[in-house]
Formats: sequence, C-alpha cells, structure tokens
Amino acid sequence: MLTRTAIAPINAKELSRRLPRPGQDINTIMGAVELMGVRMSYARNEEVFGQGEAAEYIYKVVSGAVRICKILDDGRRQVIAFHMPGEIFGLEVEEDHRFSAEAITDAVILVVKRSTVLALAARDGHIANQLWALTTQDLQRVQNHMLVLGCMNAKQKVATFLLQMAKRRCTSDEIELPMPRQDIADYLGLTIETVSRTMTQLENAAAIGMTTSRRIVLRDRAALVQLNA
Amino acid sequence: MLTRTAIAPINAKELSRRLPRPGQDINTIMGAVELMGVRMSYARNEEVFGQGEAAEYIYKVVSGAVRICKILDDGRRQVIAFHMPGEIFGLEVEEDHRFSAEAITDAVILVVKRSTVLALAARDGHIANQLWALTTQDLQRVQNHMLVLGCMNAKQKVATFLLQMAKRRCTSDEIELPMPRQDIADYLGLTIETVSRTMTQLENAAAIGMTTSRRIVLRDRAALVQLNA
DNA sequence: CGATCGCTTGATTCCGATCAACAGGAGTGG
DNA sequence: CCACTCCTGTTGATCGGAATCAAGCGATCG
Repeated sequence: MLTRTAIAPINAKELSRRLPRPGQDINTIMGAVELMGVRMSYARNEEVFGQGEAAEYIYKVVSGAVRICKILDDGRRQVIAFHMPGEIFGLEVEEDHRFSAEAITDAVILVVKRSTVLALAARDGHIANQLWALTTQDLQRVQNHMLVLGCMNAKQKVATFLLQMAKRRCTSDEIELPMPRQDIADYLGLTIETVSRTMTQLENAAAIGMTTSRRIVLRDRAALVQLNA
Repeated sequence: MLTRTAIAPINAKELSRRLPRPGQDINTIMGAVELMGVRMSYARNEEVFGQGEAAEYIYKVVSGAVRICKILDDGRRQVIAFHMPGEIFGLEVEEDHRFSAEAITDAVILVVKRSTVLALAARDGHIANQLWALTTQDLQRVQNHMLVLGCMNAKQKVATFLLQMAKRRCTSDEIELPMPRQDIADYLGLTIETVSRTMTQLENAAAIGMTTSRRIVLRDRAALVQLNA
C-alpha cells in the first residue's frame, strides 16, 4: 500500500527562535530547506510528483533514493536521474514538472514550497546564485550522461554507472544499489537482461563482486575506469 | 585557413549615448549582449573555445551555426548541442569550459565578457533570473535529447532531429542543414552511414525530400511525428 | 504451499556498426 | 581547359552486440 505521511511540520514563525545549527544556515538553500522543510514519508514506488503536475514544491532527499523519469507514449521509459540523500530535486523554472519523480525505496523527503524559496532568492542574490548553481549541477550531470548514452557500449555504461554510484555514496568500494535492474537499464538505455549479463561478465572478469544482486564490491577499479578510456 | 576577425568592437562609453533599439534593451541578457557584444568572425570548423579553457566570455550566434561537443579519450565524439542564430552559448557557472565549441559554417558571433554579464546580474535580479532561465533552457534541451539517445532507434532519431531543426529554423517545411552528416551522427549517437541510409529510407517512404544532401523538405510531417509515438 | 517478484541465463533475431567501394562536386594547379 | 585531389555523401556486404523471446531460480509474502 502506498502511504505518504507528514512527519514533522515546522511552524514558520518558530524558525527565527531556533538557534542556527551546522548545515542549517538560512542563507543557503540547503540550510533553508533543512529549516523550513516538512518531512514527508514515501513508500517504495510511490510517486512524489508526476509529469505535467504544477511544480509547487522543491524536495531534498533525507533518506532513501528517488528516480526522475519520463514515460514515452509507447511505454518506453527513460530514467533521467537518480537522487541520493542530501540532494535537492524537483526544482523547475517553469510552472510544471516535465518529468515524474518516484521513491525507489521507502524514503523520507524534505518538502518546501517553491514560492518560498523563490521569494528568498528574490531578496538574496546569494540564494538566487545557489538556485542557478543547482540547475547548473543538474545540467552537468545530464550532459555527462549524454556521453554515456551516445558513445558507450553496454560494458562501459555499466562500469561507468557503478563508479558513479560509488563516488556519490562515498562508501569506499562497497555499494548498496537502492534501485532494481530495470531502473538501471532504463537509465543506461539498455535492457534488463543486458544489464544483468554485463554485471555477471564484470564479476567473472573479477572487476566486481556481488554479495547479493544489490550489494556490489568494486574489486578492480582500474579495470572499470579503463573501460571508458 | 582559419581566420578570426573582430568586425565592430563597440566602445562601452558610447553605449549610454545609443538610442534603445528593438531587442537591445540593457535590462535583458539578449539586449545587453547585442549592445555590448563584439562581433567576431569565425571560419568554418574554427574553434570558438576549447575543452578546459577558461570561460572568459559568453557568446551569441548572429549568423552561421555552432556545435558544442566533447571528444573522448579514444577519439569518439559526442555533439552535445547545436546553436543557431539568436541563441546564446558558452555560459558557465564554473571557471572552465567543459566542452568545446566550433563554427559549423563561417559564422559571425557576438562576444561579451562573462565578468561583465555577471556584474550586471549581481546588480539586477532580473538579469540573474534570465541567466538562470538560459541554463534551464539548456537543461531542458539536453534532457529531451536524453530521451532520443536512450529510447529511440535510428529512424526515430533522424525524424526527431529533422522536426527539431524545422521547428528552430521556423522555415515552414524546407530546411537547410548547416552541418555535415558526421555532426548529425555524433549528435544522435549513430554512424554517418546509418544517418545517410536512414535519410534515404525516409525519402523513399515519401516522408521527406532531398533537393541536395543539405536541403531537406518535410513532405509528410505526420509520418515523421508518428515515428516517435 | 502456491504465487509473485526480481534476477539470471540461454537461444535466436535483428538493427546498426564496420569495412569497403564509389559517385559527385569544389577547389587547385598545370 | 582538363586532370587531379580532397571532401562529403551514398550504397553494398558482412559482422557483431544488444534486443527479444523464453525459461528457470531463489526469495519473499500472503
């Protein structure tokens, strides 16, 4: 069953009384979201927002993971991006969301009114700059992903993906993939079978180890890096 | 031979004396670039800026066309975007260009100091907003292109590309492609042969007509649109 | 316990890449 | 002017990687 629950709504008037805590600086987007955000809980596979919906809020992942995706008319799906804890998503300049966002696992997400953030940005050039920087970061990620989609073969795609995940999770060489194979496939422009086969190949080549299908150990980073050389 | 020539540098002090003309409002990015920009001339295939170079300027295409691309270590190339007359490119938040830009045809390009524009943005929230909007527009284009690269087959890719070009050039149903087949191929994640073959197929299917290899007539838009359904 | 779900593996097909040749201009120089 | 080369684009033949179709396996759950 899908459940969405507000956990700890914060009274706006209470904000000024709060002492600043690390990472909760009202002069940064991240801090502002922490301070003003309402914690919401989403079940696995629950939609956070849908294609075409009004972009009323912006979001920050507290725990769990989120996928941004687009379903084409014929049912094919492209996963545009994954978002991990600490990352902001759903920021739009226009009024509507162009993609949908879904919780990959059960997730806790901070939700803030977009209008509130835009009002902050209008008063404070630094905040406005940070919004721009967030968009730029998204742009860079997507541009990098274009190289993956346009230039790489299956093995290179999967290797790049695993390295990317390891980097973002900062957990040295052991990664816990929150998403199923189908999400990885739709992210990399492959089929689920090809993703599965390729990971088996990488395991047989001793480049990675798989404790379970979701727990991956990077055994030979050099080999993985060399693939996208 | 590659030539780069400044055509009509504009004295900054002279700006205030100029009467505002249509599209030359100092309160818009576009207008500011028109007013402050130095017209530069680039020869076909000349580099406007290179990967890793300092992002000192931002650019607006006056005439001709520009490709933004990335060369991978092994020589493969991904064309990230094409820029047509009227469009701004080369805007970066960070200090360096992550991609290179090259003139596809002989081109005239307005060049403005990035620092000048950023200074304008710091004083004027509207300008800052427009910078953000420009980045957002790039982001949306690239996100759309991800769907092309990740989900479509060759025929769909080429059809989508042609429709896109027709839309941007606003020349009803006849388009003059400024770029060679190789650029299209690297943009769509295909080979030059596949692009060529696919266009021939579309011609045989009476979906398009080719006066020359660069002049395309869209004969059956419905058929083209239906391909990416 | 059967049922469903996520993943893997096998067999076969097919689309696009690759290798190769050629055609039509455009520009160059004798 | 023609012969030449260079460049771009087209076409053909073949190959290979990923998609597709199909089956099976282990885990979780009602």
